[in-house]
Amino acid sequence: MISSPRRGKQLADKVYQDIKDDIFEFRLLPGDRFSENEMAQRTGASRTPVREALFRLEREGYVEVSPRNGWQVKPFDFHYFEELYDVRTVLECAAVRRLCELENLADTLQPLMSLWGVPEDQRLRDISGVLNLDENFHSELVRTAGNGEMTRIHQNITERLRIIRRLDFTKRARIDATYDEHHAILETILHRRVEPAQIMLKAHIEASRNEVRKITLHMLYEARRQGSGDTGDALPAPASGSRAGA
Amino acid sequence: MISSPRRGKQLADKVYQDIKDDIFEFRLLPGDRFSENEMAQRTGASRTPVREALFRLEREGYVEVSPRNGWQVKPFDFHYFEELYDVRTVLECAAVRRLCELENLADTLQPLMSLWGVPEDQRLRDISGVLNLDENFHSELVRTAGNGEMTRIHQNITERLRIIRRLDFTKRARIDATYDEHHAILETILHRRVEPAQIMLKAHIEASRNEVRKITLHMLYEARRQGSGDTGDALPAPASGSRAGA
DNA sequence: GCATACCTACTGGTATACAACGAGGTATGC
DNA sequence: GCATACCTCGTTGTATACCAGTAGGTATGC
Repeated sequence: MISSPRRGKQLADKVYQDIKDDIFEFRLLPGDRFSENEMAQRTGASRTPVREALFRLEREGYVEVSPRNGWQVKPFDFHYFEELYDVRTVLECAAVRRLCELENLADTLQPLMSLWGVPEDQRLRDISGVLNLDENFHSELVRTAGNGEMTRIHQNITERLRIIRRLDFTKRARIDATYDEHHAILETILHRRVEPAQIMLKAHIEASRNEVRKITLHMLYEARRQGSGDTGDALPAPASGSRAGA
Repeated sequence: MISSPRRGKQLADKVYQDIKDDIFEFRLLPGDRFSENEMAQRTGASRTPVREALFRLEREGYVEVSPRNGWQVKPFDFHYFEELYDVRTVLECAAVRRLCELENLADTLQPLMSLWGVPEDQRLRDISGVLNLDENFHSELVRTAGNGEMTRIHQNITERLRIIRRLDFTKRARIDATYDEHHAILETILHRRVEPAQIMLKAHIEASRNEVRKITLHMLYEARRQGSGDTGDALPAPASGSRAGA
């Protein structure tokens, strides 16, 4: 939308995006530690914009700082992801309710319907493409409900969950299921059947959550092994029995 | 909990709180413009921690920056507040549902019950005190439900709504109503009657929202008149019919 | 060999200096 | 009188210099 009006903060924004990408692409692994100077060199900027970027990332839950002891990428906290999934479910169910109460429901839902109602042979088979599409489905569901603030919060949660969802979606089994379930949910909303739609949505999210539950640990160790591997305290040691907490 | 471990960012934190207080206490009015240097002088710090504080406030929705043109306190946007109220309702209703499904419900709710179940003659009459208490009721309701992330989001929304709720609560009529309604809601939750409790909670929030709807504009102009009054573009002109958007 | 105390190197926190850009006033041409 | 071009000043954006505190290695005493 807005393109030219805001030119400021070019560097800080770029650094922010760079670091975020590094995290999402597992060039920076959960638990990795780094200093501001290090990151400044890495990005070619000075400490000032780097710090600004890091503070933003900190507030968004991706990194954390120990006052005089450096920064680190936040280690995976599965309990935390579970909570995020719960909040996501709550928000999307609320969106479904609001959608079912809309006047011009059919028109509003038309774009989504045409996307997910395609016949089987026209479905997208690309895995990461479907991941994007799936994210888009849920985001649009909420956005269409019309509450801007709710949309913003949901978007934020989606982003935070993206990093683990990237570890999933290797098996295409869920691709067809995703199409089917999305389509069914939309149909049910179209018939203004609030509770059935909510139940289906919950089950759909639950399925995705379960996939993630199964796969994350294994994939993460994989990603670690392929990474630089110079950090020793990134995660609770892999089954070495030296977990500190319970 | 943690007290000594994190000593850093003392200044930035202080400045953040100072500015936030200024906004909440209407020493800085919605629409007021200021520069970083100005704020640095005002707080006695240098620009660096001031900027950090301002960025935090920006992300939280209290101020906004025009790239090379200074900062301003975000003007009131009542549509935005409406949206926040909606999200708040969604979250609290979800919390009620989760509470009703808790095992040791009676124990969990005990603290809240003893607070709001007091006989009439022991009720707090102090107006701003009740505002705090009311906020606390809703926060605790969500917190008790057990989802940390949901609690954090709700807390953030509560804070953002606080600034307009401060303009309300001048009439004590709602004080008794608040006590009565809170107590009734808790009782209903205790009996695990999900939907009735949610309906009551919605109505309760709606009442508060309606109070705020009636009173804000008048009170805000009042606050403005008492303030410095050196800004001309703080608000949509009072009924001059020059609203830009629809 | 071990514990302890010191010391160094590096960390983030803060202040300041410099650069680039924009808004708004002012002068100028008509 | 009015429009336009320019120029100045103030703004944020960025880089750098300085400060304070901590962790961890090292040397020393036992």
